[in-house]
Amino acid sequence: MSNSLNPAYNRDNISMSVIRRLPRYYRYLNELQINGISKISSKELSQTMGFTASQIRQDFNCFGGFGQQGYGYNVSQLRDAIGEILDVGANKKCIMIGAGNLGKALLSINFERLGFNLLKVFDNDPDIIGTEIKNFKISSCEDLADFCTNQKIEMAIICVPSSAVKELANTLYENNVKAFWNFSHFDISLIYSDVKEESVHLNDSLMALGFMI
Amino acid sequence: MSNSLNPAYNRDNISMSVIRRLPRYYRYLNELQINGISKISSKELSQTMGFTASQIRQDFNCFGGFGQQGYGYNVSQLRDAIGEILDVGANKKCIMIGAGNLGKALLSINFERLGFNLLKVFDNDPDIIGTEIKNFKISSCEDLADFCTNQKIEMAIICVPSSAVKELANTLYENNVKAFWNFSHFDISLIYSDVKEESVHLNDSLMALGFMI
DNA sequence: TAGATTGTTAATCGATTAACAATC
DNA sequence: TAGATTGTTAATCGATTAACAATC
Repeated sequence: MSNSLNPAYNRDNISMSVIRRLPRYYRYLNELQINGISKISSKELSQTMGFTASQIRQDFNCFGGFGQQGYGYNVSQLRDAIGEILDVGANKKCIMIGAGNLGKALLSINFERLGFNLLKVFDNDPDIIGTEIKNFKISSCEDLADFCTNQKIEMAIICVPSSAVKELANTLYENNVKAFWNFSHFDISLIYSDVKEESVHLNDSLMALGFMI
Repeated sequence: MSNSLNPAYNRDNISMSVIRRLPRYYRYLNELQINGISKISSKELSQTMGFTASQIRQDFNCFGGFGQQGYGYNVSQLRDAIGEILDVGANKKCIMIGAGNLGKALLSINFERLGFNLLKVFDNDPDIIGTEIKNFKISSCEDLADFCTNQKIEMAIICVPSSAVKELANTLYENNVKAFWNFSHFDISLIYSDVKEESVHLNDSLMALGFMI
């Protein structure tokens, strides 16, 4: 059995449910590798992660045969394969708009490791423009359009108030930015149907917890 | 048709899929109310929100008959009903642990409006303890256990590194905190099966976007 | 009454789990 | 060879969509 990506595998027919589990697998496998564990079975993994062994095998089989019957999965091989699927080496060019508290907090993320290359941070507050945060000199939003076009920016991190997002999304879209990590409540994909959008709704998350309690 | 909560409605048999949509309904209905719109049909709502009208009616019917045939839904009545379901008036006592960049950013959230009462913020960095952020004087983690027990804290917001969460969760659990808004990757519910946990995995979210691009 | 839209049941679709033959 | 564990198919479960009778 080869331990390479299944040639029949097609990004388009992988369900969102599976995709959302991939980063989690990647994280756990990384951890295992760091701890020097070279082999793991779906059963062992299920106990650590809280998924069923069956689901784990199903998930891995969307992509190809990484396992070996009677043995299990080779940790580093599997980790690398999932990393490849998630495109963590892609270094996709991105920018951040909004350098308020949330934007600042997100600058602690190790973007490189997750497949992104954060090039610039923008804000429209004159008091913030020009200041430096985590090695980023904050730029004015006036320069946004040109920068996106010239640098061929692929993704934008939106950390501005919802009320400002409609206009902002328009500028970005016209300058060919079609992917968004969106922390506002304004739904960009409802207006531009061909964008990739991942929204983080912190308020919604907290309210869901409120319900559960 | 009464416009009250369905007496047969039971929190326990509402699926997670529905629960996760509730805050979103609440938000949109709030918006409509603010804009002075008093009536809306499932069809109109479906166009604004991007859900199907059928799903919207199914969802609302988990809880009771808020609508009126041939007319639609009364916006403010529906908003209030969903708010009640989400328990936004509960003012549940909570604390935050970790006053780093992320913790600071989260202090901008209007907790009251979402059903929570944030009482105190803790950290274990001597340089931070005693300083003031957004009207919160940061307390030492040494006081954590007593505070939780004395104040009957219901929920904790975890903004510390994953490596510190195991011990922290233990302290909290032993002092009867059984709900967590967890920004770390350490899975508390895997250890204490009776806790309510809502995890926000920012890295996973970003990686999922990486896949989609 | 006619038109509109809900509430609700039935049909479809998709995701998870179970089972087991293949095979290392 | 015997034991273990995958890869994969079939069964189950749950969520979404469609349809329409009830009714305002």
